[in-house]
Amino acid sequence: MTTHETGSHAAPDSEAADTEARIFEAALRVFARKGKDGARLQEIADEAGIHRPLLHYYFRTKQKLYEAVAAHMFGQFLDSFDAPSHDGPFADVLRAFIDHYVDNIREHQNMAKWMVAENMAGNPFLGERLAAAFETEGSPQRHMEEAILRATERGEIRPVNQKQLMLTIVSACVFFFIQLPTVKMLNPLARDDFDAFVEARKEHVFEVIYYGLASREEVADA
Amino acid sequence: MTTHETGSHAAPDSEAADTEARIFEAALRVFARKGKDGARLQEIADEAGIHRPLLHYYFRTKQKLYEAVAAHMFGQFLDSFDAPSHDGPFADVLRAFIDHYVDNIREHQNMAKWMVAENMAGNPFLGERLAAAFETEGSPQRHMEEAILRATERGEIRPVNQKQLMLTIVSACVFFFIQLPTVKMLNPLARDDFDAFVEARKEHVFEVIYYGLASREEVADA
DNA sequence: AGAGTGTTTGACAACATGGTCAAACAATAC
DNA sequence: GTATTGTTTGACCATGTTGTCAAACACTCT
Repeated sequence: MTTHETGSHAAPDSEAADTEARIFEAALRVFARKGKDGARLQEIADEAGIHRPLLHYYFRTKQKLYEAVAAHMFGQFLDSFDAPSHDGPFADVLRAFIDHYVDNIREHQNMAKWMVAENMAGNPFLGERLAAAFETEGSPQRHMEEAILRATERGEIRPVNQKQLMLTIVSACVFFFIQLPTVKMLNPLARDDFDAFVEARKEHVFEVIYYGLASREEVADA
Repeated sequence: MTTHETGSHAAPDSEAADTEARIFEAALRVFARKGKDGARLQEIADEAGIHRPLLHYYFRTKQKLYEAVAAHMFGQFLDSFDAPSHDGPFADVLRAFIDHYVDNIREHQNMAKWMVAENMAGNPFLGERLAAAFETEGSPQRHMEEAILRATERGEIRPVNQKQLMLTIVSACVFFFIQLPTVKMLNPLARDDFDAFVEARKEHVFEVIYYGLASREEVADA
C-alpha cells in the first residue's frame, strides 16, 4: 500500500509532492483532447513531466486513472453550476441562468466537451447526477424548473413543457461550444472576437427563447 | 492494382461480390459506435463477416478505410437535407425546416453522432461544406437564410442575426439526439415512446422559437 | 551512521493491433 | 483442359502500448 496521501514524512520538495496532482491535470487535458482511446499514457506522462511508471504507481491502470479523473471532472463541472438563486421576473431568472451557464461552459470547455463525449458514448453518470439534481431542493436545475412553473402559473409565460424547455435552453447554450471549430468557420465574429460572439450569443438566445421570432402583429392573430 | 471496381469477370456469387459494400457498412457502424481510435479492424471484419486481411485488400490501411467511409458518410448526410423549397409564411418554412431536419437526424443517428464527434475533434470537413452551401444558390441552408431575410423585411418576424438563429435552430434539433442516453434518463416520454417524444420536440422547438415564452401581455409592455 | 519508508527510475515482459505475404482458391477467357 | 486474373485465406512480422519489477534514490527518524 502506498501512503502518498499523507505527506507525513518523506515529503520531498514541494514540486515533487504534487506529482499526483500534476498527473491529474495532465490526464485531464490529454483525455479531453484525445478521448479515452486516443490518449496515450506516455503523452500524459510527458505532459506531466514525469516518467510513465509513476502513472501506475499512483493510479494502477489507465482505466482507473481515467475513472478517477472523469469522476472528479464530472463533480467539479456540475458544482460549477451552483449559483445564488435568482428570483423576480422570469425574464431576469432566464437571463441570469443563460449568463451563468454560458460563462461556465466557456470556463470549462475541456470538461464540457469531454462530458458530451461521455454522454454520447452512453455513460450514465451525468444522467444520474442530473436526475438527482432535479429531485434536490435548491439545486440550480430544480430552481429553474420551479421558476418556470411559477411563471406559468402567474401567466407571465405561456404554458410549456418544462423538460423540453430546459433541454432547449441547454442545447442553445452548449451546442455551439462543442462545435466550435465548425462554428468559427461559418461565423466570422466567433473567429475574430470570441468574447463578443459569446456575449452576442447570450443575448440572442434570451431574445429568441423569451420573445420568440414572431413580430407582435403576427402574434396578435395567432 | 486491383480491378474489383469493375465487375467485368471473376465476378463470384452475388453475396461475395459486395464484399466491399459489406465492409463499408460494417465500418460505418463500428466507427460510429467506437470512434476512430476505439474501433478495431478485427471487429469491423467480424461484423462484415469476412477475414481481416480483406480489409487491407480493399482499403489499404485503417486510415484510408476511415477516410473513405467518413467522406461517403459526410456527403450522404449533407445530401439528405436537400428538400423541395418551401415558401409561404415564415412560420410554415420554419416548421417544415424543423420537421425535415429532425426526421433526417433520426434516420441517420449514427452519422449525426459521428459528425458531431468529428467536429469536436476539429475536422474542418463539415465546416467547409456548410460554408460552401451557404454560398450555393438553392441549398437548404441558403434557402433558409433567405427566408429569414425576407420575413424580416416583410416585418413578419423581428430583426435577428441569421447566423445566430440558424445555430439556435440546429442546436435545438440536434443536441438532444446526440445526448440521447442522458435525455432518456431525464425524460420518461423519450424512454417510453420515442416517436411521440420526437414529435413533441418538433412542436416545442417551433413554438418556443417562433412564439417565444413571453405571454402576450408581457410582450405588450416590452 | 543506519534503518525504514515512500518515491523515482530504467529495463523488461506480455499483449494487442495494424499491416504483409505467399500460397490456395474461384471464375472466366482461350 | 490450361492460363490468366482477381479474390480469399492462414500464417507471419513489426510495432506500439500497457503493465510489472527490482534496484536506485531521497528523506526522516532514532
